[in-house]
Amino acid sequence: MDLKNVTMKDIAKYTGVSTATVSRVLNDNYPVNIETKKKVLKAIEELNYEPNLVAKNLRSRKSNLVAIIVADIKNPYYVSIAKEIDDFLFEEGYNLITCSTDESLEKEATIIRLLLSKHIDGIVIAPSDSGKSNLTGLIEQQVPIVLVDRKTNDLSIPFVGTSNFKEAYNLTEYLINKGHEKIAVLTGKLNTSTGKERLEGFKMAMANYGLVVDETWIFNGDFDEKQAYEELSRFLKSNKDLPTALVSCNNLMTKGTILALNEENINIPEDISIVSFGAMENQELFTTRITCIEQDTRFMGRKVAELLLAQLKNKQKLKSIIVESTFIEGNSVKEWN
Amino acid sequence: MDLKNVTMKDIAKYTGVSTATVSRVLNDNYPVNIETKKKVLKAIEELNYEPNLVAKNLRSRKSNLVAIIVADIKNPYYVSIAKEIDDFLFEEGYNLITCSTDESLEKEATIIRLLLSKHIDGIVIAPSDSGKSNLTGLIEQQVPIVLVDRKTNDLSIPFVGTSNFKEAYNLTEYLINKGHEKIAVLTGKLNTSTGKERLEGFKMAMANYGLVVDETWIFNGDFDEKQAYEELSRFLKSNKDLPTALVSCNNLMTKGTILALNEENINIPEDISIVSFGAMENQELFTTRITCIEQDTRFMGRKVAELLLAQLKNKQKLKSIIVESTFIEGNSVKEWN
DNA sequence: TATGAAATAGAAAACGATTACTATATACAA
DNA sequence: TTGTATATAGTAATCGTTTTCTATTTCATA
Repeated sequence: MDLKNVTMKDIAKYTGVSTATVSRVLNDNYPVNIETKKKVLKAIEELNYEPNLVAKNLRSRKSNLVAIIVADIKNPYYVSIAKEIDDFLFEEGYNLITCSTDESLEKEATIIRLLLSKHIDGIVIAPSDSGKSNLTGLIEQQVPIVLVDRKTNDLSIPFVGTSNFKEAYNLTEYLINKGHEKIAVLTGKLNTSTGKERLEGFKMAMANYGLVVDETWIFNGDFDEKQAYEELSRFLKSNKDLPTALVSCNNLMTKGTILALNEENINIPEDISIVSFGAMENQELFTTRITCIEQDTRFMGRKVAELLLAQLKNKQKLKSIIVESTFIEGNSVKEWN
Repeated sequence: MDLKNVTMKDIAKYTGVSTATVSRVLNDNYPVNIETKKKVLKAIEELNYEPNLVAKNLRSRKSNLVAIIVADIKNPYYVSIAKEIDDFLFEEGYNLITCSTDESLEKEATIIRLLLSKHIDGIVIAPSDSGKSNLTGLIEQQVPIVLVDRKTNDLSIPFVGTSNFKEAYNLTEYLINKGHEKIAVLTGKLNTSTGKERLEGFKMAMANYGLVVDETWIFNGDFDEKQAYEELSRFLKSNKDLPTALVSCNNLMTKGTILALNEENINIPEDISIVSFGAMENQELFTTRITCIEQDTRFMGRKVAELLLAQLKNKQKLKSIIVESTFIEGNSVKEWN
């Protein structure tokens, strides 16, 4: 039809009513004569009117925009969570913006500042650092927040995540029960709750079974595939005395680990056993299926959306949720005697 | 600081100038006395002013929002493209909204209508149907569009994609060169350009080598893992006469294929050879590494962003781009004599 | 010294919706 | 008949910017 956008003013002029009346017909929040209403609706149909949400948002001080901020939105783990949130919120008229921080606190701050300017209605975030928080601005502006995967020290913010300590403990215990004693760990970023808690779970399991943790077998992988690969490669090239098993603290690092081991012709599980916190994409088709903890990302996403919607609609904070994970046994662990 | 947002009016009052002047300082598009400028900037700093982008957008009729609409944003292929676009556009002050249509034309229409209401600045789309187009509204409103992966019949819209015909031809020829004659094909959605062209490439290769295409060996997988799995399972359960090779027309369907074959204890490549249009996540770690065409998604994403930015900034349509793919040889094809 | 251009800045009108006021007409109860 | 509640609808303010006018001052040039 028209190149120019049809506005309420056009509808008002066309039907001979005021824009107020048009607005009332549209929002159905005020009595309007049935005949008038019909006339207006007909005009809306005929002129093909579509509301300008930007104007609406300015007036109502909302944006119908929600953002999810994670380290790397390409990680299938976050992709799946984000998709679920998106599906859920789309029904409620929200759009989801996905943002990656690449684990940089500064980039996180920049993103949040931009989102605040856009009058973002809500934020889902896995913070880059559990301590130094970029969330104060959001909290001041009373923007609803839901923490996903990673917590901050501020416990008043609703959170959806995994029992990192427990699951890491279990993974380690599984290795111990298979007879392993010389166990290494590939840690995530230790300034995140997940990184810290998983390492603690590992250490606690070792301690409870009276096993010593060799400090040189604590590898720092920063939750990153490349970093994990390099850290491990360096170790393998300069050490002949290997641990018999390794706990990797996330899916990306597990990939890096496998690649590093493959390159050095070290076989899983013959030469070294591997367990992973977090599943890998298509892992059921791998030559070596890694024994792992798999998180129910779709359920997590749904819960995140619920916690966010509760705040968005009823200004009501629901309680945090710890989602149960599944233990998946592959063929990456050898019985050791 | 304040709970309420600081606006230009506050800055104006604080410094004793008009909002017009504040705006001019901020946008640096009009001469302002150096002292006044300093004063204003100081006030902005002190009061911690952040512009309200919603208001700005209303006035300027833009949103700094760009959307990518694909069938399924969980598909790593699209994830990777989207991430690249996002990175690129973020630098320019745009945010990316990701939308999945689940291959539904109606959902696509709904999404586009919503995005138009939000005054979306640009759209990247892999249309659900190459014929019946939901793009007319966007074109009328002169919203910049870039087609990615899939084309429409309207050739005036910039496009970034793969040479589907050629690559499908090559994949098929590869099988033929390995001695295969009884070759099946698992097609994508035939109302998309990619679905159609890949099938045509397959057929042309068969024809050029004088091979007959058995109609019952053309499986319709709709680009969907589950659909492909079911289609193939049904066939396998009721047929003992198998083709010696199969061409799968996308990564998701290849996964479905492998699962169906695994379930029936049909081995790749011993019992049947497989080639795939599109790579699978972590495929280098598979027991059977599928021989495939891998698309350079990062390069594609970058090109898409460039084509979009050219329209966004200079109102200039650049030429469509066909991105070269890589042939990756796995161990999923058996030599046949 | 006159004059036109450039520098400088405020008032007010947009952008397109919502909503607080205000006003009238109608219906119903007392 | 009067009073009051409700239905109905327009006017104008508002959300927070940008930008068009309009107006003054300053300055270089003829």
